[in-house]
Amino acid sequence: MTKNCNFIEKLRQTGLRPTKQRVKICEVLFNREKTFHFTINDLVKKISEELNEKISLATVYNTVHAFEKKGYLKEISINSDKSYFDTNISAHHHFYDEDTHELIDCSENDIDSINIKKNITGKKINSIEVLIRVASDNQNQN
Amino acid sequence: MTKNCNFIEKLRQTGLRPTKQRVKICEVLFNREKTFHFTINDLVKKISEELNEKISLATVYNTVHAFEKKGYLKEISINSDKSYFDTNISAHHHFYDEDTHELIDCSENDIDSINIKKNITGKKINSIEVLIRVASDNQNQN
DNA sequence: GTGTGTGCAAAAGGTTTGCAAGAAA
DNA sequence: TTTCTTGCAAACCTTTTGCACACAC
Repeated sequence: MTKNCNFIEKLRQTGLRPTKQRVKICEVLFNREKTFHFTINDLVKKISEELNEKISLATVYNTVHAFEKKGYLKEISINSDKSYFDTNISAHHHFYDEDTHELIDCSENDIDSINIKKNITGKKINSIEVLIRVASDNQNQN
Repeated sequence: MTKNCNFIEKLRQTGLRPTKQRVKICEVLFNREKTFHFTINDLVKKISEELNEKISLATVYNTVHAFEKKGYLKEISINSDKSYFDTNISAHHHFYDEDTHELIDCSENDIDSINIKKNITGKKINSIEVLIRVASDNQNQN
């Protein structure tokens, strides 16, 4: 478990003032064993459940965006009405469970390397994101 | 050029009443050489530009969703505040130009086949979507 | 003290919904 | 006539913004 003073250090190193709210959001996001995939709303709920506190919505948005800009978080490309974020910032992909709307990490090693034969003149590739949609195997849906 | 009577037939065959609005939306969407990537807003604009008419927003939403359900359109997974749709319903991928916010088709043949070594128990893969983010390559203008 | 961050409420987009009027079958 | 579709406005949700107050340095 990472201690809060580490979060304070981390924030300071990247030029973010270690305010009470930012440290608390760090706790919720990064004091976990597993990758955390979340929407802003999920995060607000976690904050209230795990810390029994309330941080204003605007601050949560601000903080998540600041963390994303500093590279603590990555946004995930799913077509959804809301934005999803990921505490796993390494290059990796996702399974999206269409039944439960859950995301599951898929490491780059689980996919044969992707070779793109087409290129767009004057443009360089920034990232390649793979989304694997899965659903229950024993059910007929139309 | 597909004739409108073909659209009427197509709609009827899939159980959608060929109303004036639906046929007009078919014209705008499917009377094109190239794949059309659009947001609802783009479509409303096209309707007013190309047909010089106005179809109510609610109807455009209804129609696009009905067409998607019937398989005339596919929704594209991009993390964005709006939904993107595609008239190309074949299995294919996309380049997303981060400078212009434009989508470019990437045929399955342009990518070596994707082999996923991990699987989720009890789930089958419905689709694999690849999004290649590109941006300007030039580093002049400093 | 200065500059940054927070919280609230209001505003801003995109999308959905309820319902009366209209069109298709 | 019955059923489905349209159009409008209001509602809804997520996200952003403006501004006064509070906090970090």
